[in-house]
This record gives sequence, C-alpha cells and structure tokens, in this order.
Amino acid sequence: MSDTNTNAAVRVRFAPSPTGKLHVGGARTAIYNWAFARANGGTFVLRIDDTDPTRSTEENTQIILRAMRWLGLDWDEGPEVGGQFGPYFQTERMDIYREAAERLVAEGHAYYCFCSPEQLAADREAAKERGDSFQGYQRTCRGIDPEVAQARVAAGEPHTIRIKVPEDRGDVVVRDAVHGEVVFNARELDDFIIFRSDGTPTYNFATVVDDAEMGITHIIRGDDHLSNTPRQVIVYEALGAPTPIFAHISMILGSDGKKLSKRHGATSVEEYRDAGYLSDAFVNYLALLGWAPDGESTVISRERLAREFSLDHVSKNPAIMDPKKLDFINAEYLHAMDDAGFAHDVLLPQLNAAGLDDGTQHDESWYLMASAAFKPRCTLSSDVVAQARYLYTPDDELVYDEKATKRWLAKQGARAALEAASEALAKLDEASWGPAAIEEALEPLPEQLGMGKGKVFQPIRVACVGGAASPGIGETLALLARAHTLARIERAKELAQ
RNA sequence: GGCCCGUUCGUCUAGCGGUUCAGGACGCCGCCCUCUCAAGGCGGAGAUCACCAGUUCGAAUCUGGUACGGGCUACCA
Repeated sequence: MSDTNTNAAVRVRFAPSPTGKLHVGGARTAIYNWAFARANGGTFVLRIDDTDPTRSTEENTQIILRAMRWLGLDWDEGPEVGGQFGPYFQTERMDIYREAAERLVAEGHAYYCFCSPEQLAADREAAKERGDSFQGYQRTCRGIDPEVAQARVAAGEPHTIRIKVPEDRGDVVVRDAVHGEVVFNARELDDFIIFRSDGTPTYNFATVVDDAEMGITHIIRGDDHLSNTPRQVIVYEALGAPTPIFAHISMILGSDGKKLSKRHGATSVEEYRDAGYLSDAFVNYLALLGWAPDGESTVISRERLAREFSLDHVSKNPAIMDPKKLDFINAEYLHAMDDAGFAHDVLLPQLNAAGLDDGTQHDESWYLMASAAFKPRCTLSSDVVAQARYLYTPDDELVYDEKATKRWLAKQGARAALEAASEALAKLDEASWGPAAIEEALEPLPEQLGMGKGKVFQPIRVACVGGAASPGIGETLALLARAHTLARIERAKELAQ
C-alpha cells in the first residue's frame, strides 16, 4: 500500500488512557503517529481517553504529557494547545457520545436492549453447551418495536444501547497499511453494546465517534485492536462517516518473548529518562524497533524520521526489546555531542543531581576538559558521575580499589614510580598545569626507571583516582589539579612497594 | 469453541519470483591501536528463511495446510 503516504490532509491521533505511565509500547505508537504526521505534512492530535473513571487519574495525565514532551513529540491539537475539534478529553465529550448514540437509535442503526447481565451470561452458557460456534449476543431485543422500547426507557427500565449489525453486511474488509486487507465475516460480529446502562459509552463507540468527529484519516495503534476493528467499522458506517485507513503495529516484548512487564526492568518512558538515556536516542531506538527506512541504518536522526517515516516499512511481527542495542545507540548520540553541549546538557545536570557540583566549583574551561575526557567513555548520561567522582572526593578519603591496589600499587617498583612522578610533577607550576605539560613531564620516566609505561603510569593513576580506569593520564591529573595530585601520590606511597 | 494476526542469524531488520548457497546493525569472538578503561580500525563465527505440500523453468518471496506464539470474542480500554 504505497499510496498511504501520499494523502493530502493526513490527520492522526495518539489516544492514551491515563490509567498508568506511558510505557515503551505506547511511546512507540506515539512516535509512529507523530512521525507519520510530520512526514506527510499532516496533523498530530493528542487525545486523552479517560472514560474509565476508576483507573484514570489527573496525575497520570500529567505524567503522560511530560513523557510526550520529553520524547519531543509535539502535538498540533490536544491538551494545553487546544484545537478546533476539542475538547480533547473524553470525559468532557459525554454529550457528544450520547447525542450520537441517540441519533443512531432514531435512525434505526442501534436499539435499546433490556437484557440483564445474568440473562446474557445464561444465553452465552447455553450457546456454549449447544456447541454453537457463535457465542455472542442472541439479538434478543433487536425485534422489539421501537415505540415500545422507547416507552420502557421512559418508564425508567434499565437498558443499554446496542449497535445493529446490518443483516446483509457480508464481509467487512479492513484496510490495514501494515497487514493489507483483513477480511472478517460480519456474521461473526454481534450487536455489541455502545452505551452502558449507567449512561456511559463503551470504548469501541467513544473512540469511533471521536475519530470520526476529529476527522482522523489514519489510525495507527497496537495490534491488540485489530480484532475489534470490524466492529468499529460497523460504527463508522452507522455514523455515516468514512472509514479511515488502519495500521496495526505489533507489540514490544521482553527478552523472553513474553509481554513486557516489570520483570524485564524498565517499562515506562520516565524510567529510561531517569536511567540516563537521551530523548533522541530513545526515540531513535524505538522507531527502529519495527520500522526500517532501509536495511542499513541504525542511527537515524529525528529529522530523518520525521521526513522518511512510512507505514509500508512497518513490520508485522512482535519485537523483542534489546537493551544492549539501546545502549549502543545512546552511546552514539552521547559521543556525537560537542564538548559544550555535553557539559551543559549531561555533565552538569548529572553532577548536580548527584550532589557533587552545582556548576560553581570550576570554571568553564574545566568543565569542557572534563566533558572531552569523560564523554567517549559514557554509555548512559549517568555514567559520568562514577567517572568524575574522584574529582570530588577529599584527598584523604579517597578509597583505593582493592584489585587495582594489589595489581598496581603493592608491586615492586610502584614506589619508585610514584617518587619519580611527584618529583617530575612538582616542577610544574600551577599555571602550566595541563594535560600536555603533564604528559611531557611524565613521558621520560619509564625509560629513566627502566620500566614499562604501564608500570609507571598505572600506580600514578590508582594513587589519584583510586581505580585502574580513567581517561589518559594527562587529562586525569589535569582535572584533579596540582595540589590534589601531589597530595594523593604522597599518600599512596605508603601503600606502594 | 469460533474468528483474526504473526513466524528470515541470540536480537532488530533488508529482501517484494531469478543478479542472494540471504545483506546490514547490536551483541559475541579474535587481531590492531594503547599508560588503564573506553572510543576507533580490521576480521570472524552465527539463519537448511517455523514445518509440510503445491504453483512455477525457478520461491525466503505466490497458494493451501500443520505447528508454535499472540489477540479478540465483556455493560475493560
């Protein structure tokens, strides 16, 4: 269906229920809707499907909006921005649903049903026992004379409203941009309830009324809705509205191939944000989980996504979330940042959140140097904290890693290396203290001592950092500052042989 | 029970009847670089395209069936 991308006035929508946080599956659905709208010059609508009053909360709504903003998925119509098809909260549209349902009854496309839940359950049980393949509603009230029904409603008798599936409807063909044409036999569809006895609309009715009223042209959503789609098509037809093109996308699964749950680790968008993932990287990863612009690209910019996204490259099968690949992509984005950007958007916020540095401890050039040193070693934003920690520990409180100490400090020659180092470094004054000068000062030592480079530099590194891993020795010490470096080397001499 | 969907390396995917004994990416392994850790460079292993029939000169690609997984079948969304 290559024509699905060329429609003139594309209108899509993302309609989460505020019954919980925005999880990764929902996020991907939102990304696809957003990208499809952007790629086609269309409109992206955000609607809050909060018809379930017991599970919907204002707090969840706010969490979802925050997550959408963090993901960078700006909506053209919806909460906070408004639009000509509002309101965009289903709870504020109850009159619209009621009106639509009553119109359908008046036109003969729907009817009142007075069957009790007990009666329905008994009918279903009986059908099952009979071995009927059809176990849905038996259309008991379909034949009731409309005037009689109206009178019973007026008399206050409990009732629901059911859609009337046309007798001669035949096959319902769902046009799906990712699955092709999916055919359902209308006889499999029962006259399902569109309005409950408590006067609220059911999901299959409310969404269709909204999507029709809001002029939604393409419905991109999870494929758990595919089987419900023929029912919704019946509602579109009863309403006299054009049926949109559907695109049912697969689920995102955990590493064991089962539905994603807390067992698999993070499931909500904000957990990923807090863990140190970049918005762009996260969107990149999710977008490519089930969609590919070609067979090659792994890193794809938001701009390219918004330009090239198309429904006909969306895959049909469920995708297993791969944290390793997400990490890789995140690292790619981190490494691609320039030093200033990294300093302001990653380093400083992370240090501040960790309570190490509120941005006033050092000058601009120091933060840039730190960024250059740590950036290529980060996979997650939060990784900088562990790497920079040695810079914020008092000299006498620095903890020496046991393994590193054993391997590098408590070794023959380590003491000689430290002594030579402090002597060489002491000759550098404050003003010339920098990566290049430090390396220049240290460079001749291995030869002088007749030792390998590792034997000389590693004890110094462990003495100053506490562990065996850090950026290049010049950068590592330059960031630490002269006084701390000398003090730490002095202190470490006791541990060295 | 009925209806619907899905199935290409461990994972995400390319592939739309021949130029593919299946290409890329992550991960994994090895080598190089190297003061450590990363990053980077180079190379490698890894898929009888779920299975079975059929259509065709020719099928991962089309058709049917089977198996396995999933969804719907609610006065949940």
